[in-house]
Amino acid sequence: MSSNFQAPRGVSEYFPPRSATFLAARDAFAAAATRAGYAYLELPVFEETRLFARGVGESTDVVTKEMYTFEDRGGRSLTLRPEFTVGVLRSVLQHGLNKGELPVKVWATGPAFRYERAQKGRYRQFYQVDLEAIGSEDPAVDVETIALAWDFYRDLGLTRLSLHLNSLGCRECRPVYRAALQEFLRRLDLDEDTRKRVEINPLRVLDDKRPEVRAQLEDAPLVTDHLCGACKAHHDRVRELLADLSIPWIDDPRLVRGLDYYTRTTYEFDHPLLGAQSGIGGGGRYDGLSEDIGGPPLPGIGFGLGLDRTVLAMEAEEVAAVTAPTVDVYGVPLGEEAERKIFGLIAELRRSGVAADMSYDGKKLKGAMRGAGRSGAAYAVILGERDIAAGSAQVKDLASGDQVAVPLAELVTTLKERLAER
RNA sequence: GUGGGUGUAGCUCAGUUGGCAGAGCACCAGGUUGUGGUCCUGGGUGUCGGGGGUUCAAGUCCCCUCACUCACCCCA
Repeated sequence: MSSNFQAPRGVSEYFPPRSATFLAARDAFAAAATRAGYAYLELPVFEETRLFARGVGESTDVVTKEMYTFEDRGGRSLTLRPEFTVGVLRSVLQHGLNKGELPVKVWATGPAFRYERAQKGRYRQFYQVDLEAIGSEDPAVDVETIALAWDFYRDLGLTRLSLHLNSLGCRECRPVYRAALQEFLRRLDLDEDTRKRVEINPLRVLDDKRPEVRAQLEDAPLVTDHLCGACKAHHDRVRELLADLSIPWIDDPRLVRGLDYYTRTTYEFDHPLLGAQSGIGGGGRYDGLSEDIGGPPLPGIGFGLGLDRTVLAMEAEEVAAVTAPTVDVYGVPLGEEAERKIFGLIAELRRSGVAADMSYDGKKLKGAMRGAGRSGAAYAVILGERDIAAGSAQVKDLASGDQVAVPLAELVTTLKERLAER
């Protein structure tokens, strides 16, 4: 037992070698977003509690029982973000980014927090990348976001994803559907919690996984049969454009998402090897959200992708490139004077762009050489008293075992030349 | 919040009807006073999750507790 302290319950954390996979995924996303013209946003991890209550929706589980809410010393009620979209929109509105060219295209990343019981792929502190296009109603923008996520996953080597697609309608047609669905659901044999949900948020009942509930839902009315003309046209266009990009999808009229703000296009990426938490990422359109939080009418679409689940999927598909940091040159000093010289040499190599490391703590040659082998270096630079006296160092090719003496003054250039030739 | 499973070395895990805490990998040291990755030799690095109980004796049996984990719920 190294310490009596443990991480708080239910959090995910990454340390070597898995942390390399996490970083690779996040870096890949940054590149993909940047390539598509999305700018980076660094946001606070907490916001006013009311923002999430209004934005995410008072009736959602996220708001009613999963938020990390606390009071600061000034008596303000603050909440650790349970998701990104609402905070992104708040920031865009606050700083007037929507006053310029539309859509505003931004992305963000970091931890989010929900107080839930942890299980595979679900943690109290979890990590997302988030991307939003705010200020456009064009279905092409919907598809741009989907394609970006899809290509991101594919670039990581994931091949077993499925894309589920639905439309939840708009302010015009959703209430009509909602009423029809409610009427249907009220006639079913359901437990008390679910009956309550029928009244508060009937769409979510469609998502129930319990077989006894599922069986009763077979003849439930579907959103897609109740879309108004505009929503239907939008939805059809999204599907046409997806087909143009050769992105396969599954029409899933039962796909509803847990956050109240979604309108029209909603989608989810599922991975079959993740266990119960198979949703690896999801998003959709939120054309009324800006007004919900007191802003101007401003449509938007975006997604959040779970980095924890992305890492799990990469591991499950065995595409997690777990690479320990490796260097090109490793310094092996023998004695104090040599350590000082090698220390300077390694710093100089790094400054000139060569990845380099060295042995510390006065290790004996054998131990230091072991370090050289583990470091993955192509060359070891060995310096002892005899070498210092001769004004040179031993440069050993660790793959072939060949070793030559190189004058100290020529070390950096010689090493750079040799590395360039490889 | 509700169920099930599991807690023994850094990791993966053995440990019989209760009888001196183990293996593999990893790590460290030596074989080699200045040469790694192979090989040989040696080293256990431990609050058996914690507390209480039964017993001559508890990793093992009983009670409580904590943690982890999977699932429900919910979602990333």
